[in-house]
Amino acid sequence: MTTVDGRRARGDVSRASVMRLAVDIATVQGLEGLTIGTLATGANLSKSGIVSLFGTKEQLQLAAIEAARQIFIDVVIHPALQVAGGRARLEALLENWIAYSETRVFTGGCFFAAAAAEMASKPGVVRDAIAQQHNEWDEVIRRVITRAIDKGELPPLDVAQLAYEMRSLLDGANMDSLMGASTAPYSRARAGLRRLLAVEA
Amino acid sequence: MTTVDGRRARGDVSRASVMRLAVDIATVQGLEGLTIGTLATGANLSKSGIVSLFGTKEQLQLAAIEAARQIFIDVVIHPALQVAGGRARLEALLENWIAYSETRVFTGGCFFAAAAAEMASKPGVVRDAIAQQHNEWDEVIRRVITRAIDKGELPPLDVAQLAYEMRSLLDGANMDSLMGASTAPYSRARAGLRRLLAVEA
DNA sequence: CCTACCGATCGGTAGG
DNA sequence: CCTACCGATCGGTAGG
Repeated sequence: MTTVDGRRARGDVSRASVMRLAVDIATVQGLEGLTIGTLATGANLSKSGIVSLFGTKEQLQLAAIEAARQIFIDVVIHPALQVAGGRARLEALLENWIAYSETRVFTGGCFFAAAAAEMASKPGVVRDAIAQQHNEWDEVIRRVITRAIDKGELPPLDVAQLAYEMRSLLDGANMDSLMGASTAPYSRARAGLRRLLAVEA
Repeated sequence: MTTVDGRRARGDVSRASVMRLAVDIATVQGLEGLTIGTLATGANLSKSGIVSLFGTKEQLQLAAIEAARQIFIDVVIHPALQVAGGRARLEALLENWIAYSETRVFTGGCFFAAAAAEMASKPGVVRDAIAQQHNEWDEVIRRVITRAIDKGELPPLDVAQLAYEMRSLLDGANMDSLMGASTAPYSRARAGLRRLLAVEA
């Protein structure tokens, strides 16, 4: 709060509520389809109102990525960190991700899967931000796997390989579900992950 | 050839060469980013020239999907069908897919992975066409797996489950490669697929 | 936060 | 296949 008349405070409130809408638009229409005009209409603001809140479209896209990241951390990662480190935490993390996709926390499924596919071949700071989230998510899984190995609850396997296979099964179920409008993919994801974890320590 | 003066013939030639450009633009910029104007500029045609060749943007997008499908069939599926049905054909199909992604047959990696993620939540005929390709690819894999089981070269496992896991590993490697600009993901895909196939008949 | 406005690009159409 | 043109929308800016 840097001003006394509340202008900054009102701006922050606006930002937060408009941002949630922006993230949902981006998951459905893409980060490029998140236009200043459609966001303004959806938020009952003028275009210049959106610009004054977020700056350029690129800054709006970066803000949407950061907002999606916070929601992902709250919904998937933080609850898993309440579980004791080891195999149990890994199972919680994977199950939280499945629920995050299946319950459509974002209307269009996983925000990051959609954004990564969209921006993969479009160089720039937005692509770099998405690539960083992609990498951070891989790091989180690898760290949780490593902890399970260290505790002797998983055998000393190839951590990067297992993390890749787990992320692939999760993303595959997300996409199959979006394409087929069925929940069967999530059962398959659980079965596939169970088999990956069915190794004696 | 329905005319004698060659107008239809020239149209077909133009269509084919412009179409290859359209598919590449779509893989990088997305099917929405495939605009009549950018395609016209890239093909050294006027916008109305593109319209006269393909009709509406939606028809252009559908034509691009069909062109990508033909290339995918030529590069991935047909060569595998030259291999004797069974485990060997399955291995060829998977390896062809990895090469298709790794050698960047399309500039932005797998056309269908990009298009599926982009159109997943945008109802319409374009999304339906992509969903159909998604489903057809799954059917191809399932059929090849089934053949291997029938020949006794794979145990009688859950075909849909295995097809899902294989597609997930392939798509996961495609995305990891696009995000990280490394070839390591393809080695991981091969390792994961090898393990899926390491079951006694 | 607003209205009013800017040049560029969008998906086309008219007419040839 | 072309030029010329259409209304709509794009990402903003000016000024308040």
